[in-house]
Amino acid sequence: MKNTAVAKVFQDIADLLELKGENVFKIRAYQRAARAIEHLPKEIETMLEEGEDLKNIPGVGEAIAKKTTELMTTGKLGYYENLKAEFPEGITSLLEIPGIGPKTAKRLSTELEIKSVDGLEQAIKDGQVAKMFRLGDKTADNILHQIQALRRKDQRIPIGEALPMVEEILDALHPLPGVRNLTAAGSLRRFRETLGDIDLMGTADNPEEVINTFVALPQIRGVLAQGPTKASAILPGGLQADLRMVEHDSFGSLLQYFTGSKQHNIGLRLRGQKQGLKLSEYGITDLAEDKLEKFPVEEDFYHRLGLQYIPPELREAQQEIEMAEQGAIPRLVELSDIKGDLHAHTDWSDGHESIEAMALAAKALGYQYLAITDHSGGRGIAHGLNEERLRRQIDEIKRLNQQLDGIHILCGIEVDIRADGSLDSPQELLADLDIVIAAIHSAMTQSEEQITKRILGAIENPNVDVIAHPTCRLLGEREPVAVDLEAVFRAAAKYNKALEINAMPSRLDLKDIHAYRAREMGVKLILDTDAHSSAQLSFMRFGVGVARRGWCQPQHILNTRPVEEVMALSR
DNA sequence: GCCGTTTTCGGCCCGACTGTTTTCAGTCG
Repeated sequence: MKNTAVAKVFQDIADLLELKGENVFKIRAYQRAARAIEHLPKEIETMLEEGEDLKNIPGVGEAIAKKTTELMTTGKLGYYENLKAEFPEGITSLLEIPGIGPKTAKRLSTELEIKSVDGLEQAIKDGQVAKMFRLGDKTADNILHQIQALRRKDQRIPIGEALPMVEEILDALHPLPGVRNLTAAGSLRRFRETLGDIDLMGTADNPEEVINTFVALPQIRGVLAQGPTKASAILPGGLQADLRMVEHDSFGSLLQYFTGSKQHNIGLRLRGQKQGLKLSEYGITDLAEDKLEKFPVEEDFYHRLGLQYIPPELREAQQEIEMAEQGAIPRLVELSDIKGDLHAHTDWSDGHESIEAMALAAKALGYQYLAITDHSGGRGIAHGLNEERLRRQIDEIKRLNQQLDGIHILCGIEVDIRADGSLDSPQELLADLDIVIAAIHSAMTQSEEQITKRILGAIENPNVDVIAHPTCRLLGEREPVAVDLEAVFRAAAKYNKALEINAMPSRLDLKDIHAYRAREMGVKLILDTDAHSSAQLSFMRFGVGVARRGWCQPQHILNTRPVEEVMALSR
């Protein structure tokens, strides 16, 4: 059983305990454990195999460790099954409606025998809900609106779609006179791969003017609420964006608060308590003196707590506070560290531009090198290069390298790992290239055993340097293939092969927790865009975001090194 | 149920809003 499934069980337990009216701290303990397990870089399966104590997971103690073990070994959890049996089926679905918490859900279920969202909708329309004690017309109406909004609402939006929209907005507001700070907060600032909504924050001499300009921007599809310092609007795609203009002298603590994550902030506040400090979005209160200290700058907020500054990407309650306490937050990789892109396509296969155009674009980004890695000849991939065409491409690249200054083009290929595990280009040909990237593009429904075997075979092949997009997922479109990543990481470390963090925003593959685990296991990583046009070379920043969330430093990323070192290491 | 610079018991983040009722419970971020 995978971590995501285990986390789901504990989250369900927390929901059911809420309905039951259990001790809130017990509920919180299950929620915390569920979150910790969901974001764990290492599979629990692996931990158990290695004899590691599950109690090492923060938030997991004696009882939850025991339950996890039962779940892993038997595939079932008696405690969970019993709990589920106590409630009518479907009652937890009511909790997904904003505005309905456990108390209301339980009352709806017992007093009106409502078992589903549809049932609730009917009950509201029949006027039954408004008649309940402590509820009323307004509450019933609100719930109905929330149900309808829930049905309309798209799923979480990939960061690749949201970030450009947000940047357009910020670019439009920045030039306004008197704007002093303006930035995204929330999960966008933490660089999560998908976003539920957008939080923007700023300070200005005339906040109302900024708000007015914001809601009047052409990309705003609708305005939900607007006041002198705050507005909520709808962006294309249904994404909600909140802009909050705040007092300048509290900007640091407010930005910190609204950046989250929630768990990170809870961790900080717990720590503050022990120091006799009360933390809130308005600043830090020394309880002994009952005096509020404000923070215009976020860094100072962390320093006041005796902590190193923690970059937003690390604020996910993954031991970052403990590390900051010890001054052990590493210098994370930055976009400016990247010296080249090692995965790009041209019009020789399914890309849209010439080798030269791509090379010049890479040079304009300040890169020293660009690897051209068009698809191999195999079936199913548009215009893959057979041996003869690849030889001609190599000649073309040699010619361009003589002609072009300031950018070195590497000859490469993205070779397909066929369903039977063989590579679809001859070995002698691969041996002549500067870089060989291998990837799966077909037979993605094979068993975990088969897929893993295919990838391990490629890793063991002496001509292969990199495995591209190892899980083949497409965000919101295609689930990752079934693959034993732990085995892949082990093999990559053993054979000194690199794994790709594919920066294309629809892929982000490896993802953050995979990058974390791979790095931990000593695997070399590469940040690649898989660009099919020169504009897509700028996707690199999404890969940098993933790498930072995986606590990667420059030395963990192969393409932060100059071309000579890349060539040496890839052999 | 978890956890420990207030350590094996007794705590557990903080503030705001809404709708209801008339002082606050429930919910959210």
